[in-house]
Amino acid sequence: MLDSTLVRAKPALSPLAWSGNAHHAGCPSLEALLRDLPLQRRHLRARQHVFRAGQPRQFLYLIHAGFFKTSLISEDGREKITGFRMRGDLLGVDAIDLPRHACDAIALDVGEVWEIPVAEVQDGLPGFQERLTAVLANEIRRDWSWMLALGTLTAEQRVVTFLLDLSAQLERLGFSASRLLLRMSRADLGNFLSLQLETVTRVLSRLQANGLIDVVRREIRIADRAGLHALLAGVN
Amino acid sequence: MLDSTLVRAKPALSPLAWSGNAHHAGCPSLEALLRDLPLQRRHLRARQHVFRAGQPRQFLYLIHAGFFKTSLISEDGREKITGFRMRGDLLGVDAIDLPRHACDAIALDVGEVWEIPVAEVQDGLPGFQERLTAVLANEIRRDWSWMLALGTLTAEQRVVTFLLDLSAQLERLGFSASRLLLRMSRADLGNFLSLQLETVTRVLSRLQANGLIDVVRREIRIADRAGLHALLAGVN
DNA sequence: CGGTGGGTTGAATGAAGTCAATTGTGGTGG
DNA sequence: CCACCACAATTGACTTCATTCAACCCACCG
Repeated sequence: MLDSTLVRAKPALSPLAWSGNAHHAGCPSLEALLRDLPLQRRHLRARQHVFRAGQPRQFLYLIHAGFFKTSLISEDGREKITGFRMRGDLLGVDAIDLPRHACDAIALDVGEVWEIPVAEVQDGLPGFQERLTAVLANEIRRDWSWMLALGTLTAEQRVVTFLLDLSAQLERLGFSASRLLLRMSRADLGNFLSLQLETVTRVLSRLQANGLIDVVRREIRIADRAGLHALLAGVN
Repeated sequence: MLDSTLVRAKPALSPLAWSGNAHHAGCPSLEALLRDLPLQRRHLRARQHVFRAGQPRQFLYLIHAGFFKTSLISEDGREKITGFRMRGDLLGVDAIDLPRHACDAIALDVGEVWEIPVAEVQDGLPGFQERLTAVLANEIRRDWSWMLALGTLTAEQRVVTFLLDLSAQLERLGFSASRLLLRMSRADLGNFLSLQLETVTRVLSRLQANGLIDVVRREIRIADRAGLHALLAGVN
C-alpha cells in the first residue's frame, strides 16, 4: 500500500538526536554486509512473534521487509513498547550477551527477517562485530532521545515528534516523507509515547483541525511541516 | 561518609528487570580485566565533567570510585539525566562508534576514573570486546526497564522503584542495602524520574510519614522494605 | 447483515505541575 | 565565633493537562 508511494527524497532534519542508523560515510549497511551469505529467511504475518522474552536466543534477525515492534512486559503485566523497527534494523541485539531473549518482537503486518547465526558470523565475517557494536550504541542513543522527549514534552509535542521522526526514517528507506502509513494501532502508539490512546486520537484530530496534517484512519499526510516544527519549538 | 557503612550483603530482588551488570557466572568484571594495565587515572571533584557532548572521544572511562550522572541536552535546552553511574560502570560507551561524545558525564562528588584507550585495548586484550558488547546490551535493557517504569508507574511508585534499585546496586558494591546516601539533588532525581523536584520531596515526605523510610536530607534509611514492595504491587 | 475491534468524541476527575513562601544548611569572610 | 549569603529542601494553595469512563461511530469480515 504505502510501498506504492516510493519517491526520491531529500534529507530532513529529525527532531530526535540519535543520529540516524547505519549508512555513515564509508560504513556499509548490515544488509550489504550480509547480502551474499546463505541466510535462512523467515516470513511473518501480522501479529506473529519473531521471538518472545525468555526463549533461547539462537539468532539475530535482520529485518528485510515489514514493520515490527519490540516490547517489554513486567511480571505484573505492565507492557511497554520499546520501539518500532523497520527494514535494516536488527532484532534481538538487546540480549546479545544472554542465552535468552529479553523482549518480544512482533510483526505489525507481513514481513520478512533474515536469521543471523551470531557465533558463526561474528568471527567469520570481518566488520560484523564493529557493525554490531554500532547498532547497540545507536539503540542506546535512540532510547535516550526518546527518554528526553517523553520526559519533557507535552502530549501534542510527543505525537508531533513521533510523526516527524517516522517521516525521516521512512524517507531514509526511500519512502515518501509526507505520506505516512502507521502500521500500529492508536493503543500501540499511545503505549510507546506514554499516552492513552484517547489522547493520541485527540492530538491527531487537533493537528488535523489546525491544518497541520490529514488523517484518515492510519494514513497520515504531513500538510505543514514547518507548522509541526513550530509546535515543537513552543511557538503556539 | 557512606563508605563507612560497608557491610556484607545478601542478594536482594530488584524491581527493575535489567539483570544487574557484569558479574555473571564466569564473566570477569571489567575492573578485574583491566586491573593490571597501566591505565591513566583521573580524579574528579563534585560537578566536574568527565567529558561533554561534542568533545572528541579519546577514551572510555571506567569508574573506580565515586558517583556520576550522564545527561543529554537538546538544542532548545531541555535536559534529561539518562542515568546515575557508579563503580564498575563505563562512561562513554554510548558513543563508541562515533568520533565525539554523545552525552555529558558529570561527577556528583569526588571520584576517580580510569582512562581506557579503546583502540589499543580492543584488539590487545582478549575478552574486552565481548565485555564491551555486554555492557552496551546491558545499558539497553536498563534503559528499557526505566522506560517501562516511567511510562506506567505513578510518582510514588517511581520513587520507590528508584530507591529499591539503588539499594540493590549499592548492595552489589558491598555497601549497606538499607542506608542510602543520595548523591544527587532532588532536582536531579526528579529529572531522572520525569517528575518535578517538589513531587519528589512530597513523595519522600509521605513515605516517611507512613513509616516506610527515614529521610534526613540526602540520607535515606529503608525502614520497611516489604511495605515499599507492596506499594509497587498496588496494594495501598 | 450482524458483530467485533479499532477509532473518535464528550464530560468529569484527579495526579502531578506550577507558583510562592518558608525553613534549613553549609560555606565564607568579617 | 557569628553574621551573612546562596542554595537546597520543604510545604501549601491553586491550576492544568492528561486520564478515566462512557457513549458512539465506522470499517471490515465471516
